[in-house]
Order: sequence, then C-alpha cells, then structure tokens
Amino acid sequence: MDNIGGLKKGAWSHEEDELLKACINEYGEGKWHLIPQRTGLNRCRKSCRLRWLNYLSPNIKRERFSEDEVDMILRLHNLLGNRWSLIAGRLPGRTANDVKNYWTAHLAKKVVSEKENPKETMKAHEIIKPKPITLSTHQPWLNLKGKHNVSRSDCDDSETKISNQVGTDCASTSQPNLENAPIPSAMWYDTLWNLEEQLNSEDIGSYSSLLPAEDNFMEFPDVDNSFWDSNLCDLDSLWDL
DNA sequence: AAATTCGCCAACCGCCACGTT
DNA sequence: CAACGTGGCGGTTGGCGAATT
Repeated sequence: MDNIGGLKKGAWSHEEDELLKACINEYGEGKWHLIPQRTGLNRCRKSCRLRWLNYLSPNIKRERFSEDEVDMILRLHNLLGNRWSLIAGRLPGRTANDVKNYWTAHLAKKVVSEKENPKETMKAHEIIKPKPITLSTHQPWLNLKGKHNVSRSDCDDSETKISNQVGTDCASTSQPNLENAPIPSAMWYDTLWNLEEQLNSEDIGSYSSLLPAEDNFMEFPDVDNSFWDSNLCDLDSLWDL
C-alpha cells in the first residue's frame, strides 16, 4: 500500500468503495473536503471525488462505446477540441475520463492519419459546416436560470417551444421530450459554432467565459443518441430554422 | 514457457476559476 | 485587494492483463 504523507494512494479497496458509497448515499454529492472525516477514509478530497465520479456513481455506463457515441465524440472533438467534460456532458453515462481515455486509445491516431490522408467523408463534413449565427451571452435563452420552458421566439421569430425534461437533477428518470428536441439541438450547435468562430478570429483570455452558465447548458433537453445523430446529419435544415 | 511489448484504464498531479473571508 | 479554500479540468503516469516474440 502506498502511503505518502499520511494519505493513502493507489487502487481503491472494496471496503473503501463501500465507505464512500455509504457516505454519498447519506449526505449526497459535494462537500468533498468533508468526505475523509465523515468516512474515516485516509484519502484526499480529490481522490474521493474522482473515485465517485469516474467509477462508483450509479449513472456510469460500463459497456463499450457504441458507434453513435464514437461518432458523437469525433464530431464534438472537431468543434471543441480537448474539452472532455463538455463532450462527456452530451454522452449520458460517460465521464470525461472515459471519453479522454477512449480518445487517446482509439481515436487520436485515427484522426491524425485521416487528416494526413483525408477521405471523401471528411471533405463532405467540411462542406456542410453550418452557417454561423451571432449570439451573445445576453441571449435570453442563455440566461433563463431555473426556467423549464424557453421559447425560441425569445431569440428570433420562430414559435417553436423548447421543453426542458432533464434539468440539473441527475436522479431524474423522466424521458426526454423528443417531439420538441430539434430546436435545442440547433441552438446548442449555434453556440458551439459561435464559440469556434470566436476562437478562430481572436485571442481570447478564457474559453469558459464564452460558454453559457453550466446550469443553463444542462437545461437543454437530453435526447437519445440516434435522435441526436439524425439531427447532426441534417444540419443544413437546422441552421435554416 | 519465459521475456518483452503493447494497450487500456484508473488514478494522480498541477493548474485554474470562483467564492468567501 | 489579497489570501485562502474548494471544486473542477486536462495532461500524464503507473499498473496490470493480453498479445507477441
């Protein structure tokens, strides 16, 4: 057992996992600095947090990445770069660490080789790049904290409504409202595209300052991967909304 | 069968942003 | 305004099993 400076390091034992799970079941996530004293674990707060978020959380998917998920990672990485937490945020049950590991193990070499020897599919992807739409952090739909319904008409002339089905409650088991999902998907990509434009055009100090607040980001309705993918395949029509 | 290399993934480290005092 | 504490992120490492020589 590695024990440097009084804190244990290295692999977690079953007993430690059980203590951590019991603590979080009782007190909930957060207050990571209190975990060691609440559980008696000889681990630092970061180690406890990481162990829970990357391994013990019941929301984590353990199975292999599906084709849809891999495709989503490739597309999002193309837009966002190594923003693993943002990418993972669009892949239910996947952690930033999972995505990062999968990328380095499976996709990094593939992407480099495809850039050196571009295929037809890559060229096609570049051609259908969506039109940029100017957004600012003052857009109403980016700043409606705690709202459960945001109208597209807050931003433009469309009457289409957005229905939030997820919110920030991770324990929610409600199903996403697929009927109303296309608009937030388009808006979400509007945001990404706008970020990419800004990143390409100027030297900004902080990338995160351009993003909508995290809770607003999470309020976008979640959709299953096949639905999400079908929207991505039809970006041209989405940008014309 | 033994030694070596490779691939994967859990875990650690250092840094940064943000809130509080 | 500065110092400090905390949460979170991305890059990197180390260990282990599988594959290869």
